[in-house]
Amino acid sequence: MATGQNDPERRERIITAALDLIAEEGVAGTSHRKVAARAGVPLGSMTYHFGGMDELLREAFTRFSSSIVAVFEERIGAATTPDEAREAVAGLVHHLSGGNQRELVLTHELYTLAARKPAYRELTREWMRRSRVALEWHFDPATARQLDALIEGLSIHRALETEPHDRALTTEAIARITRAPGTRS
Amino acid sequence: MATGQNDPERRERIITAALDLIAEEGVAGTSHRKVAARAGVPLGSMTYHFGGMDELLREAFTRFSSSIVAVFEERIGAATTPDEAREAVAGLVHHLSGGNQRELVLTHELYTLAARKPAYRELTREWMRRSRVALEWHFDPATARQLDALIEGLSIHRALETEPHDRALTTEAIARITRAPGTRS
DNA sequence: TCCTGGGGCGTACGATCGTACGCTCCTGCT
DNA sequence: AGCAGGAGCGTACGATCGTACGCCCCAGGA
Repeated sequence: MATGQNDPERRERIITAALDLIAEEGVAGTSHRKVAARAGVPLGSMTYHFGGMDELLREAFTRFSSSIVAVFEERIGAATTPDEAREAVAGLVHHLSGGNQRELVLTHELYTLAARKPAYRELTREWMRRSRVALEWHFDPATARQLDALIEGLSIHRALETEPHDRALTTEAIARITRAPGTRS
Repeated sequence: MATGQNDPERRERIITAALDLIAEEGVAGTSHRKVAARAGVPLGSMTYHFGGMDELLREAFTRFSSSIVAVFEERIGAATTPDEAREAVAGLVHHLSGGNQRELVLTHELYTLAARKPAYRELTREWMRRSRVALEWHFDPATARQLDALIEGLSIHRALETEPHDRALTTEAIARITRAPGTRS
């Protein structure tokens, strides 16, 4: 029993389509029908492959956050010294806040869901946890935590600004946070 | 002509109800009908007082961001020395990321809209601008900008974490960012 | 006192939504 | 070769949406 062959492909296509649609129209404007149309699958597939809208969203954002974290880990992992790590972090901030509207929008959509529903908060917590672990390859835990928050803030603000701050400011902020003489205030 | 008397009251009630509803169910789950029911006004009032859903949302978030900024300015303004300002900032971070789900959720909903539509980005830009101006009462512009981003990141991460970081970490991060010997990296 | 104009709202319409239900057809066993 | 059963999907239903339209009723001028 079971064709089972095009099953994974179908699911993948649906999830990809869902993410694209969310990026364009937001969670608010996403519906089974629109996702199905974009993915090129019949409407019936929606409720067949996913228990409901919520399950689809959760899977979509799981994939999204995983991919973002993967890039983060890769870039940070490529650094061999704290200074290279600082450079990598600056690069990430400018990458995340750069032209690509898609990742920015999806991130905020996820945060919005996370702010309200624990199931999505789990996703963001895992995301943050892995980011911090990656940063701990180069910095002490407290610094990693602070730096992680700084990256978040810099990315968001830079992306929303009409005149994004230049790289020098990013670099300086990173230097200040990571240039730690002691662990106490 | 025109009763015109209960007009302002009506509008206010509608906006308040809209914000409450958005905080609870998100922009996605907000509709004219639900807002009207919660505000205790007839459905017809919705399209009468507001050109459409979008206009209502814009007004609601305008009021929301103004009120947040006002609190920010008040707290920062009360400080008379850089050290007091640092304390005030720490207090704000812990206030924003504290128990009140409402402000957190509304902030993210706004950011999500801002990430996609320029009209809402205008709101967040003004918010950031005023925040930075307030911080410049105590710090130089570059530091203010970095500190503003740090506040953002710390608040978001603290709010989403299961075990929010303690105040010492917040204080230390603020100290590191504001403890600036030079302006260049 | 009567007329009039517009603020304010009740209601109805067309579109769109999520989801359940049952049919089809293919696969693999006997 | 024939049958059983489940994967996969077409479709229809009930709910809910945003918004347009037209009525009501009162303020203010003549």
